[in-house]
Amino acid sequence: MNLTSGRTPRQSRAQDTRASLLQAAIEVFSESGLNGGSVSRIAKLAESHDRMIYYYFGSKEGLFVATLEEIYRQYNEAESRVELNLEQPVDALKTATVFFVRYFRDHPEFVTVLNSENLHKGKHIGRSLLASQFSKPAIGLVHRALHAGQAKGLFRVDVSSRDIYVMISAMGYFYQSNQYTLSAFLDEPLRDPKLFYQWEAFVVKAVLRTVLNDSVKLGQFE
Amino acid sequence: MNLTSGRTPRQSRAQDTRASLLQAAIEVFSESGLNGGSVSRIAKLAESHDRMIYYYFGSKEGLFVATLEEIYRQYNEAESRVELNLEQPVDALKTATVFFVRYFRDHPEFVTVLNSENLHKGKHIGRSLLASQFSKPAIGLVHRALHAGQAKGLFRVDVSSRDIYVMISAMGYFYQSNQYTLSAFLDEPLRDPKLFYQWEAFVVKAVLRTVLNDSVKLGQFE
Amino acid sequence: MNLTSGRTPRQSRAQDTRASLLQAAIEVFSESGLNGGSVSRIAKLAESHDRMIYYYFGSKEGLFVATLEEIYRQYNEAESRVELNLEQPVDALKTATVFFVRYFRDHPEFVTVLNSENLHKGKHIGRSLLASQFSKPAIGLVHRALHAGQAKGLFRVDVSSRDIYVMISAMGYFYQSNQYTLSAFLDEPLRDPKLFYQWEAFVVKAVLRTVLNDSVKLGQFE
Amino acid sequence: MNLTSGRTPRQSRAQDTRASLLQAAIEVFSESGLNGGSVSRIAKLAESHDRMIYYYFGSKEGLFVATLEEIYRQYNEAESRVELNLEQPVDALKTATVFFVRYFRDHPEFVTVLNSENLHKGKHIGRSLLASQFSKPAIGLVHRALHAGQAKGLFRVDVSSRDIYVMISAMGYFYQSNQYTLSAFLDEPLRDPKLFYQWEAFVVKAVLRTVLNDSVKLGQFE
DNA sequence: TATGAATGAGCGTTCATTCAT
DNA sequence: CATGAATGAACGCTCATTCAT
Repeated sequence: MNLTSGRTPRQSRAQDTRASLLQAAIEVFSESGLNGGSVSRIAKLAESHDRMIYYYFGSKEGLFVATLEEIYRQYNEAESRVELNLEQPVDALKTATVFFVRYFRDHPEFVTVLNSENLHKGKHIGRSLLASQFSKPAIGLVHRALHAGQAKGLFRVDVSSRDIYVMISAMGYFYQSNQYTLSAFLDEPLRDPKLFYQWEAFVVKAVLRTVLNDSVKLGQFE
Repeated sequence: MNLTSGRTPRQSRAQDTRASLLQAAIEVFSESGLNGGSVSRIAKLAESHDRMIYYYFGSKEGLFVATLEEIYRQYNEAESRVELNLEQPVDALKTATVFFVRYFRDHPEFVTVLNSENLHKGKHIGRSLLASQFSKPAIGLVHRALHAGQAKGLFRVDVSSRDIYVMISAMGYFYQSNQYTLSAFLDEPLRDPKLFYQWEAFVVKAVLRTVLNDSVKLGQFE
Repeated sequence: MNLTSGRTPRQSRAQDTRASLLQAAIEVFSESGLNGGSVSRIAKLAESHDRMIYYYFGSKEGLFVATLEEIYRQYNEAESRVELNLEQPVDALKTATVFFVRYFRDHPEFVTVLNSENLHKGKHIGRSLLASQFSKPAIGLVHRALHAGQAKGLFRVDVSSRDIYVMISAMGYFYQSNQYTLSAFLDEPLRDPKLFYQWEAFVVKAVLRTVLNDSVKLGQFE
Repeated sequence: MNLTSGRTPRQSRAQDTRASLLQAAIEVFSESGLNGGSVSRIAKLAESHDRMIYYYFGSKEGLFVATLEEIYRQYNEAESRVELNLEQPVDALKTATVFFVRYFRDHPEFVTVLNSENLHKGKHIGRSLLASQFSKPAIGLVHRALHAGQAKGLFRVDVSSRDIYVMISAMGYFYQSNQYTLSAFLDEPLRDPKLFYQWEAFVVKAVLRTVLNDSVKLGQFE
């Protein structure tokens, strides 16, 4: 058996080209946005040619749509690997919160690419056939934790998982997205791990205080 | 009598040109970002010429720095007009929160220009001599409300005005900044006023629950 | 029984591909010229692939040569179906004239493809082995009519069928070829059927006046 | 007085650039058509830069419109220099006919550029504000000759100057425009001066026979 | 016989910027 | 104080064509 044979079948080489163009696109669009990221820089980074972008994706915009889909796919995939202990709803919600806050920190490309898409008023995500499938898993994570806590009488029933999801996202996303202006504004290096974990702890606390019933003391979980 | 100084003396005409270029820059950079907004589009919108941008601002980047300074100046100016009734700390914090959430909704240019600056890793704001002065007023608003509540024993003393400021900003900013992807993601039109005011109410509630002492019931303020 | 030979045996399917590529080439070259008509547009229109053009015709130029040959072939074939009543030379010449004038109107692809070839200084037609055979039939039509009239003493003997052929072609071809600039120039819609038939009548008259002996009155044939 | 001083005032240098770009455009579009003629070839030929085409003409199409206008302007200017002896209508019509036939021979750029415009269905001439002024002078030349002959009873009154103008144009234009395919078709080198003057003589004869009254013998004018 | 993948040159156009007065 | 002219690099994209099975 020869697994390392030089054979590079047609299909898999094509897959390679497509995949490496997509990977390069994520990097370049992440660094420079849709406008600032040039197709030739992407092609060069992928060790391919401009032409192949048009071959596989039709246009720069087509590549951007594929990029959006890919980062959402990775986001959902990461979320699907998070395990919640629903017997301990407070822990579960902590886990979910920490996952999101860290995901945005660890995936700046997710943040910058979405910012680019929003600058363009979301016109590409509307074109994606996959767009509608994106949201369910991520919100589901928050929903399961929240629902478990509500079932146990720990969490308020008048808060929606949608609001809590947006709250967590906002606090995690904004900290990453605006880190440079915010660091200048606050005169603190937000990227500093110590500051980050302080912030993370604050987010967890804020989320829990928002959902816990008045009768439950947060202190007991800390 | 001075016949050569008419209705528009030389100096103020220059001021006009400079001011209208700056105004146009805000609009264009807001719509298209630093990369996507072209010098000539700005000049055309200001009914001036490309060359004048170099005359007044030295370069495109110089113009962007001026743009950043201007939107921060407007932000601080708006904040300075907010009046807080510090006798009622909960109301004061509500007022501050509502101000910020609505400011981001009503000033998309503030949001998109800051996003652009963050995409460029904050390299322009560092160049501005004014940068350090920007933060104090805005945080001050939150600080005064929070301090008043703490002095009255209503608010926790273990929360910092910095964290609360970032929390409020995050929830207001993210809702505006990511409205297009979020609307697609949640399958809801976030720009819809009804949804906006629901969100605003939720933000107020989350902030108050985060700062109020356990012994204080939020209910009494609603 | 031969199970592998179905309704479309290999060879004829190949013929189909070749023929539909050629047909598509006529359409595309006709619309956009040699330079403007792209290989991939032709392939797409033929529901085939770029690669097949190289397979069957060697190059884009090879395909253009085949296109030229095909439109000349169709031209000659149409001419060969025209029947002249040589007993009535004036009628015969009318019939021939009308045939040519209408052929150019009804076959704009003939006109535009020849224009393209002339733009390229006739370099493709020289390559075709068939080129020399093209002319005889078409001129023959005029020749037979003219000769019949000369034999009967109706037509001048000092006019050549070559000149008359070119005269008829010029007047029919130019009207079609330059219809857009001419319509703008004359401020009349030349494509209008009424104007076309007036022009056709004028061409017939001009041709007859050019060939008829002075002693013969044209009036008697009208 | 120093007429040759090295002074190159702003305006006239600009005029030079614009004019040489236009001149180069005529050459290149004439050789290769609108599609085949590249802006960079034009810029190089004019010893200028691509960018200046956009500076002065806005786009390649804008340059093509200017090119059309320029060749029509030259055509009309040439026509305006033709002097007709209206006392001798037959001579006058001969002179006009010869002018047109030779103009097309001597200005192949007029022919190829118009062909290009017709390939594009006349969409540029429609955009030209000057288009409507183009036709009058050229037709006027034929009209004056024809009218003089009609007034003298030499020419038929049932022929229109429009038809005669188109007839002359067709015969002169087609001979030039289709010279390459026609030379191959007829197996004669149409560019040969001898053949050209034979053709010119035939055109004159055909035109005169078309317009002369039956009672007038052409022979007396030859 | 037929096809997916790849290629490099060139296209029309726009960019931020500088020159010369 | 203001302007028209010029510049060269880069942009997104399409071209005809060839490679490798």
